[in-house]
Amino acid sequence: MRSYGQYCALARALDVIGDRWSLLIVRELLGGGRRYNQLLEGLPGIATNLLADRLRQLETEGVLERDNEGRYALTAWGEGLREPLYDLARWAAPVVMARPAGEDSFRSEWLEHPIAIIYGGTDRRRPTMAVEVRSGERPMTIESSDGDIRVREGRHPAPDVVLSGPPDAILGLLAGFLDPALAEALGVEISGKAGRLRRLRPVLAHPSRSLDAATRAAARPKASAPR
Amino acid sequence: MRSYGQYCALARALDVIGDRWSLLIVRELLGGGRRYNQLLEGLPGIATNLLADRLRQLETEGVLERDNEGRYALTAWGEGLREPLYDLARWAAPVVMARPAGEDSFRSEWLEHPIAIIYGGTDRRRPTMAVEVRSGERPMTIESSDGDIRVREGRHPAPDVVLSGPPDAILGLLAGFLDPALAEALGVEISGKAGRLRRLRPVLAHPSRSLDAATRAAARPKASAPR
DNA sequence: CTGCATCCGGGCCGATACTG
DNA sequence: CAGTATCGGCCCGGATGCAG
Repeated sequence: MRSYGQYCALARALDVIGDRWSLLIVRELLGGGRRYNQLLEGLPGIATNLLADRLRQLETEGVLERDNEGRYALTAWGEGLREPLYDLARWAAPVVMARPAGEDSFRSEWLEHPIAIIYGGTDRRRPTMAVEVRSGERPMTIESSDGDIRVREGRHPAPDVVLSGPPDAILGLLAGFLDPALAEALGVEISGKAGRLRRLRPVLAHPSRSLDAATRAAARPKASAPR
Repeated sequence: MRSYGQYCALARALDVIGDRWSLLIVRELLGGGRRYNQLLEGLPGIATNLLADRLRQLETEGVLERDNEGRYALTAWGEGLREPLYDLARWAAPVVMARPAGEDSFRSEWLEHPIAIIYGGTDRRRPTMAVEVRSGERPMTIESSDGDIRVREGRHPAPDVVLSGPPDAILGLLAGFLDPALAEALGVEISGKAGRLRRLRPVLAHPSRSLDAATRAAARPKASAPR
């Protein structure tokens, strides 16, 4: 990308990570080092030459590097983008995530980030429990223990709750914006006791938006629900 | 811009503010409502049609609106971008602001943001004082009172210190990365007691970078100093 | 003077094909 | 598996025109 040519930290930051796709590449790498084809998989819509271009540029700028196995990984500086990106997501989410997912693509690995935002921090009042989520290609497991909540790939042998269906309704349910009945109306299949989800104490970013989110989501035609 | 088509808060945030120039328009509006031509002035290099396009898009997305006098101003949601943008700038600054300003453009109003970052928060130990800065078109005044530091346009009747010269060296001095002698070697004219600047207690983002910043800045040819 | 619209050359983007 | 090559089209940047 052409430089803005401004002596301003924001403009120069955008000279580094302002290109189309650059920040989404960083998002993919927040989960650890990835191979080229893994990145292609996690970035639906990107052209192969663009991915190669961006990787080269981000490497020369010092945001990422290739590890000894040829995989792409964030440098310490690149890892520092996590909080700015989460802040951007937190800013946008109340407005843009309330819109239905529609035809937008979804990768199950992306669950990690909204879950980290919804259940940020340690809260000892959280019970130990496991929730299995099936949305996207692979099953994912959300585990709560010692007040912390983590996400990992794969199934769980004895989950307390299993959720499957469209990602927007599942996230609405987990975030506490949708109650179980409404989530089911939007295509989520729930097995186990959905009521226990509340005890994970989601951090409600903007409670005033919850009604808005619910009504907008409800306006979505039910036909497009499961995927 | 074409949508990424991903159900991900970051991707959808970038659908809203990921276009070239969009975030810099937001930066300009963080200082309050601005007229079209003021924006053109604060965004050196932007084409008029692009400014018009971006303003329209950001307005329909709900990031900004036109006030009753026809000026462009951030909505409450748009104002929420301040912290994410400051975080991005804080992330980039230790690396990219250490590079000399060179031919990059600089507007004196931009001082507001780095000063807010350098002197973030209230610190009662700060003395009441005023620093006049002359870099860019207009003189700016930095005032410290009651532990807070603010920037405003215009001169000061009796400043404790006056700094004029290239913006990179002035900011390096204010941030505490350069001592007065080195700043003068880089083209800064100092009148008043530069030693008092330390008492404003800049928040050093990355002390480990300070040497790096000094040495890199020193590598700049002295010819390009004043502007 | 403000606030754009139009036109045009060049570069970036997106999709597909292809190669070591 | 990990990219490179190619090409149409759209976006960007700069200049200019013009209506209120």
